[in-house]
Amino acid sequence: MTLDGNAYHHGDLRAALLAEAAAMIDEGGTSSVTMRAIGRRLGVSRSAAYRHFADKSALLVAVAAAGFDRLRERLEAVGAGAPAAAIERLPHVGEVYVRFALENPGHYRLMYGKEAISREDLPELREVANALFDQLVHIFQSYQRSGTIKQQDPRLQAYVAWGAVHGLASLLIEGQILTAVDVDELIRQTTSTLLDGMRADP
Amino acid sequence: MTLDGNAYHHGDLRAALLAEAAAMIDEGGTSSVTMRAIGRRLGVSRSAAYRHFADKSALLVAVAAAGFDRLRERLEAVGAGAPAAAIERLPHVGEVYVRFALENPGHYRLMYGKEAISREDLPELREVANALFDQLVHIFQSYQRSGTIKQQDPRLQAYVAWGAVHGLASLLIEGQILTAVDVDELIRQTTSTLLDGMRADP
DNA sequence: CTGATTGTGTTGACAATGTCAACATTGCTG
DNA sequence: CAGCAATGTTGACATTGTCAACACAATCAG
Repeated sequence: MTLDGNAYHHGDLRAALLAEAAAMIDEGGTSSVTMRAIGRRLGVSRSAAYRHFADKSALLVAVAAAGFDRLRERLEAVGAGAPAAAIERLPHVGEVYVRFALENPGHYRLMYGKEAISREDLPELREVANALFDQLVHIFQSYQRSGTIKQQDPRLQAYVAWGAVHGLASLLIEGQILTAVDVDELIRQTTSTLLDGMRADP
Repeated sequence: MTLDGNAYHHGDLRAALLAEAAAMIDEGGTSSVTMRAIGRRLGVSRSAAYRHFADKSALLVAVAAAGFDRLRERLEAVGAGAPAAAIERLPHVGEVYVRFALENPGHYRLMYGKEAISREDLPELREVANALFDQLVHIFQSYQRSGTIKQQDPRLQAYVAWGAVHGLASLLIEGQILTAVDVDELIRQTTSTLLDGMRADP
C-alpha cells in the first residue's frame, strides 16, 4: 500500500485534499483556498489535485457536501434519545444547527453560497441538502401527529423553520448582528416564536 | 462639464462604474465582475476604475451599499400609507423584502456575502444594513405600543424576523427550495407564523 | 519474471486577473 | 498663460486555474 513518506503516490491524496481544503476554508475563508496553495501545504505539486477532482469547483463541492453530511449527523444525534414528538426537539435542533454554523463559518458559507461552485456541480449538493431538509420535515410530522401544532403542509412549516434558523446563522456569521445580544437567547427566541406561531388552536 | 463622447474625462465614470458593476452582477454573478471587463464594457481602460475606487473590494462595497439603500427605500415606501401599527405592515414588508432578493439575486448575495469584500470595507456596509434593521425595530415597537404583540426587547423580535425573512430569501436564491411550493404562500406563511408566535397572550 | 497498461504525480506553458508605477491629457485656478 | 490637480492610459508583474506532455509506480497478462 506504499508507505506515506513515499515521493510518488501519496497514499490517499484525495482524502488529504478534502481535509486540507476544509481546514483552509475555516482558517482564511473560501477565497484563501487555491489549488496551488493546497498543493504547497500538502507537499505536492500544484496540479496534483486534478487527478482526483475535475475542477476547483468539484473539490469545493465535495467539501461542502461533506459539511452537509456532518451537519446532518449532528442533527440526527440530537433526536436519538428523546421521543420524536418531544417538544424540546425543535429548540435543540435549532441550537445545534446555529452552533455548527458558528463553529465552521467558512464551511457553512461554502455550503450555501453557490458563488464558487459551477452550475453542473449543484445537483450533488442539492441531494445532501435535501436529506437534511427531510429530517426537519419529520419533526413537524411528529408534532402534527401528537397534535401540538397546526395541521398544515409540513414541508411548508419545515421551510419556514429552516429559513429562520438558516437566516439567523447567516446574519450571525456575516457579522450583521453586533448589538450586545446573547446568542443563546436569540436562538431560543427564534425557535419558541416558530413553535408558538405554529401551535394548534385550543 | 465635458460632453460624454469625449475621450478623456468620461463625465461621471464613478457612477458609470457602479451602474455597470451592478448590471454585471445581476447578469452573471459577482464572479463575472472583473475590473478589466468593466473597463471593456465602458470603453475605458482596465485600470481607470482605480481613480475612483481604491480596490475591487471598495467598488463592490459601494455597489452593495447602494443595494441596501434601494432596499431600505422600498421598505419605507411600504409603510408610507398605512398607520404604523397596522397589522398588515409586517407581511407587506416581508413580501417586498423577499421580492427584492428574488429580483436581484446577485446583488442580494453580494450585500450579505462578505466573501468578495475585504475586512476594512465592512463598517460602511454595516451602517447601511443597520439603517435597514432600525426600520424593522420600529415596526415591532409600534406593534407593542398598540398591544398586538408581546412586550419583549423589540430588537430581539426584529432579529428573529429579519433572520426568518433573510433566510427564506437566501434559500430561494440559492435554489435550495425546489419542491413545487408557491413563493407567495411561503412568504405569507413565514410572516404569519412570526406574528402569531409573537402575539400577546389574551 | 517480463512487459504492457493504467493510475498518479510533475513540470512547462498559457491566458486571465488585480494592481502598481510611469506617463499623458484635460480642466481649473492663480 | 503657467502650473497644478484630477483623470485616464499603457507597461509590467505576480498569482491564479488549467491543460498538455512527460515520468514514475503499481498491477496485471502472458
